[in-house]
Amino acid sequence: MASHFCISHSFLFHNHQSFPSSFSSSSSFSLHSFLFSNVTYERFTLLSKASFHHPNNHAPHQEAVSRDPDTNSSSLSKSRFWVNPSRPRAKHIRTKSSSSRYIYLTRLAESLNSCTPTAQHVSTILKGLRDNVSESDAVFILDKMVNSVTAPFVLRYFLDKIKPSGDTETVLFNITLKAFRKSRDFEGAEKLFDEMIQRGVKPDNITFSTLINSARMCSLPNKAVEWFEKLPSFGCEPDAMVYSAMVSAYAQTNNVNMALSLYDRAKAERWTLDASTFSSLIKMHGVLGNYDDSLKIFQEMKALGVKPSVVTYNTLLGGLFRARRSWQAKNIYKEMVTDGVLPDFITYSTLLRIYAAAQYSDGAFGVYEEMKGQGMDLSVDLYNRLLAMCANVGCIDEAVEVFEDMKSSGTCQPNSLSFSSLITVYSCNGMVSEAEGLLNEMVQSGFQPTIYVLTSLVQCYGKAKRTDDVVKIFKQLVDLDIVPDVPFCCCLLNVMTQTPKEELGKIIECIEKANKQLGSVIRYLVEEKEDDGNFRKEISELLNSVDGKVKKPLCNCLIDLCVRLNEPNRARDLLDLGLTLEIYKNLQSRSQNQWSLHLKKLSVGAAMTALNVWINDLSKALESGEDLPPLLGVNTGYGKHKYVSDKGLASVCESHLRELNAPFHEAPDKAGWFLVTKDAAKSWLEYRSSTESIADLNFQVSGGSTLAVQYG
DNA sequence: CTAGGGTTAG
Repeated sequence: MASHFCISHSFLFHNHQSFPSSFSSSSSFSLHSFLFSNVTYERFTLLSKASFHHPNNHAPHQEAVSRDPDTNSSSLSKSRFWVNPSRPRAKHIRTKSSSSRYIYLTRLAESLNSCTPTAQHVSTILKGLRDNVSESDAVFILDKMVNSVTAPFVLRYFLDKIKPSGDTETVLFNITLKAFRKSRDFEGAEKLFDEMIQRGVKPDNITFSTLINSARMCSLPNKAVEWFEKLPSFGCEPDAMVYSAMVSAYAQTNNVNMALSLYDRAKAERWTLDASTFSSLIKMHGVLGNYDDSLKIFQEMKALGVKPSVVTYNTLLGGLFRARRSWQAKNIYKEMVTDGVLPDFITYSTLLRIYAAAQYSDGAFGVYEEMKGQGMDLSVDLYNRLLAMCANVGCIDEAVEVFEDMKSSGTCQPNSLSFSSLITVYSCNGMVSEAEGLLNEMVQSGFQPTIYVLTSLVQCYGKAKRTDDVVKIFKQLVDLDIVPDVPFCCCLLNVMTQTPKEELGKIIECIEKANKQLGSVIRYLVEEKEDDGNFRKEISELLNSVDGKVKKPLCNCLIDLCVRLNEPNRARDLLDLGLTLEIYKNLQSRSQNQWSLHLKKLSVGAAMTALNVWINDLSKALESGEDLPPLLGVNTGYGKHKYVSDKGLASVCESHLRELNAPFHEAPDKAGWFLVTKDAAKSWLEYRSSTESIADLNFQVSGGSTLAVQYG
């Protein structure tokens, strides 16, 4: 079959799409310059103009191609020399007549793609070819078809005109199937297959791989499997190409066993799988949450000498995002750059999502600048992720800059979430007038305040000790028919820790309206009622009634309030209750070498309460003759959650330890850890119990655990 | 090279 084709035009039979990407992007060879240099290009331009300016512009295509400009020239198949266009000699061999024939056939295909899909219209256009129709002309035109409605008419015309051999019939049907793939018409492709069988034309592996890939591209991977299973019944034995398509199809359906068994077979038979097949496998493991398996495939791929593509790297990064393994992203990106693979929009946006989610602000802003530098437009979602990160880590100036960039981007405008995030930034920093100003702008832009915005404003006014404005916001919430949620209530509780005693009543009234159960608990606390045993029960019921995600923030707020009301024993009871209900887990741990206290994700009040409990437990251990391990440590985390308190948990903990004269020191190599050796701890604990000094919970509870609730 | 290859983030 191949010998029939004019090899000098083998490249012409392909559009750009069907070229391997490495080829079309490489500077050593350009199809475009090959086709459209000098004479060819001028001719093409003239033809385009002629058709464009034709007075009967209702059917310019038909007019432009109605006559074969090269009737006497040989058909494409007749010139029989092999030309490698990447070699300089190629350009001498191109002839004027073959170029114009190419252009003529191209324009014929174009008009076929846009004509009325009837046998009559199709044959009218194809009559321009006269009787001068070769198999290769048919192949060329069919290959250019993108319209799956017209393509079968074109096919039937050629079958009728050429009366080809059985093998050639298969070829022509296969090429026509590609038009269905291009227009994502899988049902049509199946119908064409039926027609093929009815005419007694034998399908081959190319038929099946085209069908399988069509099914995949139409998001019908199950259809791909179905056709793969049908293949033997048509007397075909699948080859490397079919297996390759099927590895991807099985991967797409998350059928790990089948995908991997075909993959193993490919390796055993030494079939070359390309980067995209590997990418499918990498993605399969990634979406199933098995990033390590993704990485294994990636390593195998490199070991087999297959060069990872941008898609491969993007897929890996996607897996990292899903698995929340932000710390590995930088290395993958580095490897990509070292490998000479150019990052694209998806690379950057995935990196940005990873970094923003991990609150790695330097990384996120770095990617942001890189994208801007490359002239890439960020989506609303990406801007919002940046803004949300700013709110979490406390970047004020950067947040304002991102917001302004967004407004002047010309491609997207801030939405409700964008406003909400920046209002949060202002509120957390007590920037009342800025927050109010932005709220106005938000409303003027047509967005209603959301519960998130109102929560932030409560926070903002609470910080500014403007109790009446807090109440005003609560009224607004009620007027907007928004149901107060637990984070909102937590925010009110948090405001209470900053409100002068004489004004507490105003906030409590809001809480009672927002959540009756919580209101009664708060009354209990504030009015310093004696615990008649119902208190613990009531709080248990409250904590059990709320959603799992907000149990800890609520418990944190309640403990903070106890501390603020100078009720350390109640704070302890609540911490104990939190442990019983498994709201707090593994606060203390003991290994042979080290005993530790883990304070991450606790509010300041809860953390200091837990610290005091731990110190007491250490004293008890000593008193009962237990031996201490070589090292004792407190882990506060190096939290970037700036708003958990003004100073951050680490520094509050540090100053509290200093007040207790506890000889802990910040670990130089482990951020967020305060350590003490056995001997130092021992002498301090012994001295402490001898003086019976009971540490005051004399520390400040301020800032907002609310934000940890909203975004934590 | 021959009529067969796409894939990637929320």
